[in-house]
Amino acid sequence: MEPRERRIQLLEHAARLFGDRGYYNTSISDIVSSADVARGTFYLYFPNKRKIFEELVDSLLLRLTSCIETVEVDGDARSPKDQLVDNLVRVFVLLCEERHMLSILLRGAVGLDQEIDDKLQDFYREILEAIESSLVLGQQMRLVRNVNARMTALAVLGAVKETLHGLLNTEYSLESEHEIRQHAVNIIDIFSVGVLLDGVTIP
Amino acid sequence: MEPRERRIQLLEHAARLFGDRGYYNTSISDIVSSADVARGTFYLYFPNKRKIFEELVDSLLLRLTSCIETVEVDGDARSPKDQLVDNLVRVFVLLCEERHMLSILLRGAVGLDQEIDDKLQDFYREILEAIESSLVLGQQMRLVRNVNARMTALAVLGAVKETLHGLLNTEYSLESEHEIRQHAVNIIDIFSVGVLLDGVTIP
Amino acid sequence: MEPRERRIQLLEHAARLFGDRGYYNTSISDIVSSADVARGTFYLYFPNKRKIFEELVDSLLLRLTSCIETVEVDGDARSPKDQLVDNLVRVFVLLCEERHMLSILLRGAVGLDQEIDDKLQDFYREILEAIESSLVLGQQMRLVRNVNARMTALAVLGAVKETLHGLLNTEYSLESEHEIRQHAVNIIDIFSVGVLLDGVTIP
Amino acid sequence: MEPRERRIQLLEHAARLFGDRGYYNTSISDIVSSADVARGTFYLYFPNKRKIFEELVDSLLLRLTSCIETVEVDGDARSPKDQLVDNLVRVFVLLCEERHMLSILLRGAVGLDQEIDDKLQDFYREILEAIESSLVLGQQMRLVRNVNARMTALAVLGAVKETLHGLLNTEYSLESEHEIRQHAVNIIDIFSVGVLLDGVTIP
DNA sequence: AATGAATGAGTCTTCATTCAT
DNA sequence: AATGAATGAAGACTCATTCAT
Repeated sequence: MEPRERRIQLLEHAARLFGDRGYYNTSISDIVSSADVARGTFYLYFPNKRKIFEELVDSLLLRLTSCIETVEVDGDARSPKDQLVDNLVRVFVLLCEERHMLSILLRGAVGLDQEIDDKLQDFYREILEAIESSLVLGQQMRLVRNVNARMTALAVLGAVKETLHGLLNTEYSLESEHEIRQHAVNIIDIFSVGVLLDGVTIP
Repeated sequence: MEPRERRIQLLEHAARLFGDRGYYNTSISDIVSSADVARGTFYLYFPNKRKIFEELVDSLLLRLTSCIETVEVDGDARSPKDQLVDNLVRVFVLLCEERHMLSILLRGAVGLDQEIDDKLQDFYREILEAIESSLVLGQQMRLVRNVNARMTALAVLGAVKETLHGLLNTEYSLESEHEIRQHAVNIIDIFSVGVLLDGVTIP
Repeated sequence: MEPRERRIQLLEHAARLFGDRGYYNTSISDIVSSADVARGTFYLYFPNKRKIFEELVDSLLLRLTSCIETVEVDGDARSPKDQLVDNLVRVFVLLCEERHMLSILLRGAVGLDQEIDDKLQDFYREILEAIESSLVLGQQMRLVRNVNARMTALAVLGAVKETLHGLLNTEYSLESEHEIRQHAVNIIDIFSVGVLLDGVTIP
Repeated sequence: MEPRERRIQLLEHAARLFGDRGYYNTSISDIVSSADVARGTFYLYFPNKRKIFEELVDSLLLRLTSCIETVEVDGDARSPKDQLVDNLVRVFVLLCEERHMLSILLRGAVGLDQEIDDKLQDFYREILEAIESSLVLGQQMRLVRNVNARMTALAVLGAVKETLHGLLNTEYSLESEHEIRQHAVNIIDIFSVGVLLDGVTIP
């Protein structure tokens, strides 16, 4: 088999196993027997277990990052809300295809490897900062209420992560892009409008 | 040492180590040398590594559950919003004292042990169902907008988890109860009102 | 078994195996099955294979060094020649009891471990320097011919090593101390007088 | 490349690596990547790792043997001493060009391979026997003192080996044949005359 | 004549668990 | 109630060798 193919094959089998059983419950033996190659073959392509895991995480973060585009507030582009929805849809679509690595992405890699954990932390920090600065900008433009931007950013990120987890890991099987878009709209909607009917207030 | 004391001592050392390094990077050796007892002593109190971890998780879930009280909508009690805030404050206060187990609580125990992971899943499912049915009730009472209740419940849970993570694991050091209450109010506020100023809409 | 005893037992078995088969043809499996303990037991006493080998070499070099005493030329001590013989006898006696490590001592540990090889090199360098400076001193005292001291020191060391090898590793079984002393006298004699009869010269 | 050339190329790279790092720290990978050929190519020329090493040893022993000529005591040849020196010079010159294999030659191959070790042993035994019988002959001719011939042969061999080691492996860089001859003369001289000035005896 | 992907037996090392004292 | 020496199954990783192309 072509080296390129074999590499990809190993990555795919490893992703599924790491995603299903976690890093420590996946042995090199599991990976190679799943991919139906000899033990030594693994080491032709990856120097060790940690590295194949790292490569999976790196690759996912890279593709995720490239999914997310800065929202343009310029005149004739799509509306900011639509752009947000588009971003979220792209993320959802990508993760639908990469369900295996999802649990690692959502849960971090605490206790697995410091370096990898740091990468995930950095990734989330960047997202948080983007959300936070958008909120601050919105406040300056008198579009956003006077909420604690940092806290709200955390809330938004957490909401997205948990709905992702809920949608992708359980019964739902988001197959049509229409369904996916519907869910993205929902999330954005909750945060942009709030959950209460206009005029209603809890006393 | 009194058996009861020793048991507690071992649990405390284990909690700190599991929280800091994760389950798989904490060995029985680490626990007993941290607690300064002999290897064999550990097995007088716990049948195996899995069980001490399970006990820590069980105990935390138990205390967490007892923190959360059903919101009463009856006449003369505190306002529902205050009751929600009180719940959140109690959860925050408890987790401030149990920071060690926090990462396990927040990230689940995927890849550690199926049974323990199931417990966490059940715990979160119950919380989700409580939030969801509150939302549905609110909708029936015409207090809550026509949002997807399931999705919104996931969003709320995720927001709480992520802010907890952000608040407890990073720079912030929630020491005074006043500060803690402030953060709880913030979260509830975001979800009850939404982040946009009244009347403002993203086109 | 007492830790001290077990440690010694493992060292003895390892010494025999390393001596017989060499470092690379001796596996931890060989050592533990020879000592009839479990695999893990080895690692209670030594952190790895390299370390047990290093300890064996260190210990031998230490005992060898303590065998060798500086020759005193003061008046009423034993004659210098007798002192040299005594040194050699002590070395021979020690190595008779430690035949296993002899091949390692004689051949160096090239290709085994840089640090260990350096120790052996240092050991031999010290011996060489001692011999060389004795020769130079002898020349200053007009006792020793005008030979190249460095070369001669190398020749002496090599002669001792090779005779040791020949005597200890082959048919001969130097059992009585008398025999041992006889051989030591021979070597010293060869170098002190030269191999040729007085007055005879190869043309 | 011509098969003959390729073979030689592989042998040269292997010799350098074996000499520098030792047998066990030299992998087939090292050899083929040093020679810049494919893994499989190695096995077109040598059936296994052991064999290429054996061939290197065999070839060296062969060339060494052919360096050494029986000393003729007949009338009009060069003087016996000069013949000895010539032998030694030829050995030195050869080994200067083959420094890589020197450490293997000097240290034996204990723990590498029984068969190869036996070859080295045989080689040295032959040399020893030649020296020994020369000494015995010398004694019969009343040229050599009444020393233990076996012991003395060992001493001579060891002295030559150690000086070789000292001269070739360290600071000295025997480049001119004149220098080499000088050292050979030194060694022969030490043994033929002894290290002490005429008439001087250690009491 | 050469390639290099694949193999798998073998090695070191870890660690949860047991049990005699 | 406590100890800690011993166990051995299991895992990561290496490398000489094979073979289809």
